[in-house]
Amino acid sequence: MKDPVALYDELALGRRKLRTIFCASTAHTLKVNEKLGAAVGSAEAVYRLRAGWACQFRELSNGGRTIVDIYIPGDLIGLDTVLNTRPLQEVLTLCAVTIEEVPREDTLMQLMADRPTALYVAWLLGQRQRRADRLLAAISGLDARGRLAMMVLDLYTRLRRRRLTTGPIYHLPLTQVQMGNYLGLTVVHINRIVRSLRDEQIVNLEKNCVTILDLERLTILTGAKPLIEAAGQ
Amino acid sequence: MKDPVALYDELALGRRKLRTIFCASTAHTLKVNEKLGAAVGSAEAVYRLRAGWACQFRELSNGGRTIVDIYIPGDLIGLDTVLNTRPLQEVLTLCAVTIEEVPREDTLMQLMADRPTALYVAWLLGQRQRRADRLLAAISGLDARGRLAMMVLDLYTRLRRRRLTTGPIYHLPLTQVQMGNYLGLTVVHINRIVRSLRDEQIVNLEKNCVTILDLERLTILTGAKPLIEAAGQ
DNA sequence: CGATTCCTTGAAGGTTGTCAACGTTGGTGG
DNA sequence: CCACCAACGTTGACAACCTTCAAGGAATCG
Repeated sequence: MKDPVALYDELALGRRKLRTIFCASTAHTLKVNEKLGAAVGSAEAVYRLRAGWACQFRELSNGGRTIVDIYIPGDLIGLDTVLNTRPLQEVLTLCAVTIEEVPREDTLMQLMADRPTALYVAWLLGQRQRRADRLLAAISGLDARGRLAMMVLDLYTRLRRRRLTTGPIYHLPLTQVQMGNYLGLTVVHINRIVRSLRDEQIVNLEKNCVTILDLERLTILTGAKPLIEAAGQ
Repeated sequence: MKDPVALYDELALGRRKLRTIFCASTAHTLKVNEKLGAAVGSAEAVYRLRAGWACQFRELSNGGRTIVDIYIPGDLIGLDTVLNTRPLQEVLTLCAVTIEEVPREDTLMQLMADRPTALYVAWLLGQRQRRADRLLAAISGLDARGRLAMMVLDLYTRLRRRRLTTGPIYHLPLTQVQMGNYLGLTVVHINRIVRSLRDEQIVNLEKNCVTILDLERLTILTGAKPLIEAAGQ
C-alpha cells in the first residue's frame, strides 16, 4: 500500500464521524426477543448497538432458523442489507437492548458521499464478511467441539477488543437452542458438548455465563482436530 | 426509501464507472490452480474476472481447505479483503482465467471518494455477504443433498443473471474435492450424492457439466428436507 | 507408456440427529 | 404462599447420516 498511515488515519476519522452521527440520533430500548424491523420505525434503517446483544438470522422453509451473525455492543447493524431490495434476513434482540437508529435516507447517501466515512463503511462491511467466513470455515471444517470452542473464543476476542470484559469470563445471552442455530447443531448435542467441555475443565458455560478455564486447549480445539494432526503438512 | 429510482440510477452509474476503470486496466491470463496474489503483481489489489472461474478459500490448520466463495465471470474479487491488514484468505483459479487488475492505491481511494462508485462498492460487498449468508444457512441447516442442490441452483441463477447460460445446462469447473470443500463434505460423500441425484433424474453432474433435469424437485431440496415437514409451523 | 489426478465403490465405525421423558427455573395469578 | 405454566436445560436409547479407510478404475498429460 502506498501510504498505510494515511489510510489508517482516514478510517479513524470516518469512525469518529460515524460515531458522532449515531450519538446525535434517537435512541430506543427494546426487550429480549424483539425484531428490529418491526419494533423500531422504518424497516430499512441502520442501527448501532449501544448496549445489549442481537443476532441476524434467516428462516429456513424448514421452520428452523439459522443465525448468521451475532452483534455485541458497539456493532453497527444493517449496513450489509440496506442496499438490498428484499430483506430476506432479520435481526432479533438476544437480551434487553439500547439502540441508536439512523433512517436509511439520512445516513447512507450522506455517508457514501464523504470519503472517510465511505471507507470506514467499507471496512465495517469487510469485518462482517470476515466474521461470516470464519464461521463458515468453522462449521464446514470442525466437529461440534471445535465449533463451540470457536464461538466462545471468537466472542471473547471481540469483547476484549471493545474493552467489554477484562478477565477470562463474560456474559453470553444465548440459549442453547440459539447456539445450535448459530453453529448448525441441535440443542441436545450442544448440551452434551457443553457438558464435556466443562468436565474436561476447558470452558465452563452455564447460566448465560462463560468462564474460560484453559485458553490453550480451547485454542487448539478451534484449529486442529484432536486426532493425528500437526504432521499434516 | 425516499427515492429508490435515484438510488438505482446512482448504482448503475457507479457500475458503469467501475467497468470503465477495469476495462482500461491491464489484463492478465492465468492457468488453472494459480493463486491470485502470487501470480499477479502486488498481493493487495482488486481484480475483475473477465473470463473463467475462481474461488476464495481459507486454510484450516488441519491441512484442509474451506472454499468460502466462488467467483464467476464478471465478478469483482478482493473488495472485501483489501482493507484488511492480514490476508488470511486467498484466491485460487478454478480454470484458465482472464483477469483485469487494478492496484489497490489507484482504485480504492478514488472509488470511495466518488459517491456513485462508493455506493456501488457497498452494494457489491452486500452481495458477497448475502452469498456467504446463504451458504452458511445451507451448510448449517441442510443435509448433503440439500447443500449440493443449493450450490447447483445458486450458480445456475447467477449465471443466468449474467446471461452466461440460456438453457438448464452449464459448465462447472469444480472437482468433486472442491465441491466438498465448498459444502463441508467429503469427496466420497459428494460422489454418492451426485450419483443419487442423477439416478433420481433431478440433476446430471458429470465431466464438469451440470444439466438440471427437474428444476422443481431441485428447488424443493434446497428448502425443505424430504421428511415429515411442511407441518412444522 | 507411466504418472498423476480425479472419479468410483464397498465396508465399518463414529459423530450427530431424533424421539421421548423429566428436571429446573422464573414469572403469573389465584 | 402456592399452583400453574412456559421456556429452557438435561439425559438416555436408537437410528441416520456422514466420514474414514482401502482399493481399483478412468481420464489426462508429459
